[in-house]
Amino acid sequence: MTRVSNKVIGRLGLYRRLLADLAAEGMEFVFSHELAKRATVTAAQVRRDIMSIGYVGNPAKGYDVAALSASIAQLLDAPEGQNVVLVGIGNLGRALLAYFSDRRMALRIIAAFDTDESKVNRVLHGFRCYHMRMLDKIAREHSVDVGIIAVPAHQAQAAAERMMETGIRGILNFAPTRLVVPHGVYVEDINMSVSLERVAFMARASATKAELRL
Amino acid sequence: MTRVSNKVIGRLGLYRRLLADLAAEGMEFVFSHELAKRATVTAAQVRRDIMSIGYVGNPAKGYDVAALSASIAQLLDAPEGQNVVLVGIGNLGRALLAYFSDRRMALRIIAAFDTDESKVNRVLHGFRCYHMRMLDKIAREHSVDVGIIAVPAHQAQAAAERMMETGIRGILNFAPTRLVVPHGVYVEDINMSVSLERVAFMARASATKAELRL
DNA sequence: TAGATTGTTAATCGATTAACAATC
DNA sequence: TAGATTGTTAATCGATTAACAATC
Repeated sequence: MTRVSNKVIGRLGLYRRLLADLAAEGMEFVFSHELAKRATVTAAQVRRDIMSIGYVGNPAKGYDVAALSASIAQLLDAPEGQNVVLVGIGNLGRALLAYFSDRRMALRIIAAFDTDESKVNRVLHGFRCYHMRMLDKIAREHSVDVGIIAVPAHQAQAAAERMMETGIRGILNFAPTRLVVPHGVYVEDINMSVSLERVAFMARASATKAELRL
Repeated sequence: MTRVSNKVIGRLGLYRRLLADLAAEGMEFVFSHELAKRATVTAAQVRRDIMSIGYVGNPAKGYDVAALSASIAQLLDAPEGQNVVLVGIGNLGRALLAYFSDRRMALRIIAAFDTDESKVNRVLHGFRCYHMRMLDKIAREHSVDVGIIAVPAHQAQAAAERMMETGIRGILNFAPTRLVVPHGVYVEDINMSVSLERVAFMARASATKAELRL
């Protein structure tokens, strides 16, 4: 396994999407600067990222779109696919189900969970909704190792612990709170309030001609 | 204006939330390591961030919760407040309206917009919904300088351009596409698919004992 | 071949870490 | 005072940038 940081992983995921677009346009080869422009990174960054996964390009043609895409997929995607559960069927949880329903990814959300009886035992955007008490059974049955948390902040830690009990090792956390997890469990936070605040600050800083760091 | 990076701004926003929690618990002073533990950063990082905004602590007591909170607010919040618009009243847009409706922030969403006639001219989660053709008029009336994009990828660039025409300088972009913007406009992307992929990879890497970089 | 791009190596830059003096 | 923490400075680490040789 190549030693690549989570930042590199994110950029590779981005490149793959761009490559898919290029393939759809019928393009067979692409240069690093073309990819860089669409990804808003430097061409050197693109080359370094690609080199880090051991793929090599052709100085005359650039990178083979299909082959590079396959090479990235080999690193990013589990051969057998990976299963995901979502906890929290509120406004955000339902939106996430819709968002992930029409993406063709190697990741499959297999079910959604909530503690609210009125929200469970139905199908939303094609996903079955269960009560939290079913989480352990269903997650183990499907060897789930990724969980999405979309519950209020005060319920997030409990949700994370229920997930980890089932063997989940990766959590995408939308709750505005930091989760306490043991070593070996990876948590990525999406704190939309903090992001919005940051954008607001930078917009203001831009207006007042302060230093911008993009 | 202190020269602080967007990463520092994000962490300061996080500290402020934690400080609000501490204040609610009746705590008057806090040490850097206590704040660090709750924010999942190092104590040195917390001290550096706080120093960067010119606030000073007390070696015996730590940092004054209320005073530090006020100091952060002075940097992050515009004295007159800042107005925000949201474009895209789909599943995600509606969830975002709900998400931001119950936050007490210095940022106010003043309205939501969409090009779909069937989605406009109503009130959702307390926010008025208008057709996109009203964006310019309403955004200018309220001196909006922050926009949230929650439309499909192929409509995102157009939405961004409509926003920038009204004078918006900061965009929080949920569409999985890179926006082309002139210098001086700050864009922050929240690409949930890329985030989920990254979590999935790290979960798998963790399982196979590969290097983790948290 | 000429020219642009690729992969590689060295130099620079920034941020984090460590060590230490100052403070209550 | 003693002890823990703060603010400051120096050292380390990593990542980005720049320069250059290799390739088609």
